[in-house]
Amino acid sequence: MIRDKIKKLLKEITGKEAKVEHPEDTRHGDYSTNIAMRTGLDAKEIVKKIENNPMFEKVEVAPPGFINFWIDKKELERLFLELIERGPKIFQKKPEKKETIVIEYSSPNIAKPLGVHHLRSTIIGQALVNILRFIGHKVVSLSFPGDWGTQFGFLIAAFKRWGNREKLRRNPIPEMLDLYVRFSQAAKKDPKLIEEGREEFKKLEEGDRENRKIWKWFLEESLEDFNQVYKLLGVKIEHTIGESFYEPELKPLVKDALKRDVAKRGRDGSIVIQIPGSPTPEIIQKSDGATIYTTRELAAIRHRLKKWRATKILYVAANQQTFHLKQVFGTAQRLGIAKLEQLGHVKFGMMLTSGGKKFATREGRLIPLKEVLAEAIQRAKKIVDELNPSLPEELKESIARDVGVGAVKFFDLSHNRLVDIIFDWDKMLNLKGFSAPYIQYTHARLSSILRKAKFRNKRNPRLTISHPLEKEIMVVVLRFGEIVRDAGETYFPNKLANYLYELANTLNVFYETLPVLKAKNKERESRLNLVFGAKEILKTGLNLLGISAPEKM
RNA sequence: GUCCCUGUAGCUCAACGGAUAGAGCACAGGUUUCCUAAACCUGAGAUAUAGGUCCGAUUCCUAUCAGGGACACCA
Repeated sequence: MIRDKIKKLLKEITGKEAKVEHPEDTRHGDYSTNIAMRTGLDAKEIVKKIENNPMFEKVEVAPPGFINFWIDKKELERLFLELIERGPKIFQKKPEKKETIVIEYSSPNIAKPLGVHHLRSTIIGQALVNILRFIGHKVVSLSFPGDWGTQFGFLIAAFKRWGNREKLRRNPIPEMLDLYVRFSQAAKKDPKLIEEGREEFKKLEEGDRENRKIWKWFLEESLEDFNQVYKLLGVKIEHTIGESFYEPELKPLVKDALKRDVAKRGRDGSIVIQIPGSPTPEIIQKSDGATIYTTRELAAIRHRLKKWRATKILYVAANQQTFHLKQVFGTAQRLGIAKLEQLGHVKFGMMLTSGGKKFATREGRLIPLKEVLAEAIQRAKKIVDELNPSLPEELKESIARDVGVGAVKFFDLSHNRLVDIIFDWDKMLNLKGFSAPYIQYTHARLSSILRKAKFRNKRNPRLTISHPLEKEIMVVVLRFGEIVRDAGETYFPNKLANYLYELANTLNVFYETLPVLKAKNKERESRLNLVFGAKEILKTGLNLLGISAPEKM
């Protein structure tokens, strides 16, 4: 795209890799570079070699040494026409190095509802899946639910003590959660319960029929519940492979590690691995002989790399997991399962309660995602009813779903993923300003204009710039490719979210200022084409974030 | 104690080592005989502190302070 062309040009002239950016202030051109200041080269000399290039309308040196580029109108028109004719796929350039990336995200725990604290991994993960695919990588989307481990012993013990089959059948998730919470609280007073729980897990691992049956039942109910939420969220996870899947591989894995002398048996019977560069060894088998989460993760890494011939595995997981994942990665390397550079942690900050506290199941401060989405949809519905009462009920409901769910997702995706975000109903369900509905609304307005014009994407579209705002839109729209690439390469979907807002904002000013349908001849045709191209980009961008773009709202 | 993330306007957040630090919400005011006012325009308002590196620091480094999190038989 344009930025790449400028980079290439500068490389030819200076022999150096240039940083080319789009300045916020339009007076500094469409693109600019600081290469002269960084390399100590003479900016004027560089400009001399570029200024006659037909790609630019103007190239100037600005103090303290920036080189600013104004793209030629003809060049913009040409590129924009290409977008109109061939669609957003013109931005899908082949990556320099094509990767096969397994992305693990969402990964909820069985027997608990999907809560708002799962939102981040699910939403960010899905957005990254979409974006990385768009920029040309092969992506395998995967969830690794917590369907195994001592917690299941606790749950089974609780079920055997207090469980009621009928109640659980009617209302599975809340009942399971209730059992879990009750058990944790009781165990605080009576530590013997912990022992009982461990015992039940041990039995489960050894294949006890009753425990297996209970486990399987809980598992199925949970997955069913997750799928409902995923469907509503528009999240498509190709593979759900839980921890339990790796159970048969664990003992051999441990045995092999011992045989190769990578792992050592401690005096208490636990089996540990020393990690180079880490003071903390990693346990891969507990002293009671039971396996542990880490072991299952190691088996999972091995399996994924082999099954999909993956070059990389990304974990979209909270910042809290940093230490743990670092340990797992180190262990995997030590065992020769994977290279360190193949394993990446895409970390994100926490979702905190309005009091700045952590969401935790045990204290019962958990807000089910279902409730959040239901509330969002309801709020959106109220607004559609007010603003567009004449639309058919079914359409209004569908708009409310797109807008409500979109708002929740955008709230998350518009944040730099590293910061902690405070859960706030009003902010999260914001339906105006810097939000999904604002962008969706812009898309709907553009759609409406095209509808009224009976616009059809013709074979030889024509386009002439006659107003600065038109040029601005073209420059912004044509930046789409580089933005998506940046967002994908750095794993920061908020870069795309910010961009879409900027584009929508520019478009709002455009159609407030310039008539489209009432414009004459060439101008009308140009503007319709402009609207069409911009609409395609808004839609594509929203979809990459996993947000729908309704035609009307 | 060690390690990870964060500290920007009243609130919630942007900013790729660059140019006059951008938005949204809230607040004050304005725009509708004109393609959807979920919009547009105007106004006021901010880089935790102290050093350092650099032509240039919100950004990098060091220290301090503040918030969140993690530190082997939970996941």
